[in-house]
Amino acid sequence: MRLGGTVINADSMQIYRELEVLTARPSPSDERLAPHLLYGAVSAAEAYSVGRWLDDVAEAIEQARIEGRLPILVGGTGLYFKTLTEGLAPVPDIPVEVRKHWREQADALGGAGLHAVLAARDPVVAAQLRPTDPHRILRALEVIDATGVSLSEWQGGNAPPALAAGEALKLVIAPEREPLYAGIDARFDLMLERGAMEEVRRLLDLDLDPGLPAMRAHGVRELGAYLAGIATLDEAAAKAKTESRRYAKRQMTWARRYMADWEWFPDADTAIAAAAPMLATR
RNA sequence: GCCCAGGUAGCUCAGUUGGUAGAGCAGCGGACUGAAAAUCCGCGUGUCGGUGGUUCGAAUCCGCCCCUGGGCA
Repeated sequence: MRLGGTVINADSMQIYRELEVLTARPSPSDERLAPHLLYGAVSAAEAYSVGRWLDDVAEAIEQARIEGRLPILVGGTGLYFKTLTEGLAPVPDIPVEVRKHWREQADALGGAGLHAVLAARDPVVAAQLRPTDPHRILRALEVIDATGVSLSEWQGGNAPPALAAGEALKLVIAPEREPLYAGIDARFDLMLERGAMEEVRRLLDLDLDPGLPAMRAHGVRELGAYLAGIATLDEAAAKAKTESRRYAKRQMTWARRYMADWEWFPDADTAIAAAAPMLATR
């Protein structure tokens, strides 16, 4: 490849081995053009996380450098990029039993009930969270429970970042809304042609916990509904496309907020064309 | 051609005895620190098919016309 780079994944879903078509992961032919790291590297049975990615990505960047290749981080997960240059709160790993316990409590108590429990254990964080936000309430609960320290204290100071912000050339690819959505729709149809349905069938056959992150990938639930006979293919495809569009919209909101000082481009080609000379001078 | 039923937001529909209209979904904006393709918050975007009429006032009542379903021919 022209830049002599190693492509490193910064996408929370392309990490899962079982999700190739549905996450539009780089194809084997893409991978022949340049080394790719952290794609399909983890089983869908695992709950991957920002924290694990930060460890993995530091190693991947190091590996690329040792080989004299330019690390090129590509992905759609804004939080990953943010923690890469800003660091992450040094919360220790939470034992799986603790996480499991609170997830079961969530099912038993409901959002409001869970929030009440948090209010008793960690009033500071509880006051910052809505009872309707189970995801964050769960995190706060498992942290206070496992570490005895409030999440708000942990988040008061980050571990040093893996990458200094000024060290990287930062590019955002942000197409106009209309072509972006049209592209998402067309891409999903292509995924179906390329075996997305079979991929979902194989994933579901693994009989994994539906709460696992890989099971939340766009299209899994929707195509699963078709396979279960409770939705037509048209309905399933329309719903999956909608989910992707809504996600793309949230990515845009994230980028406006956290990537305002990055260089923005309407498409990948323009971004690469602009990046090449800038990299040559480094 | 006749008889029904409908035409209200981008879509599906609600709209009480007439007081210029509201839900869900979509869409738009925002938040975001270990499941982030997650999770959460906010916002109604409208010649109420058209046109006459009744009325202080019509999405609501009446006439005619147009369109869409269904039925009878």
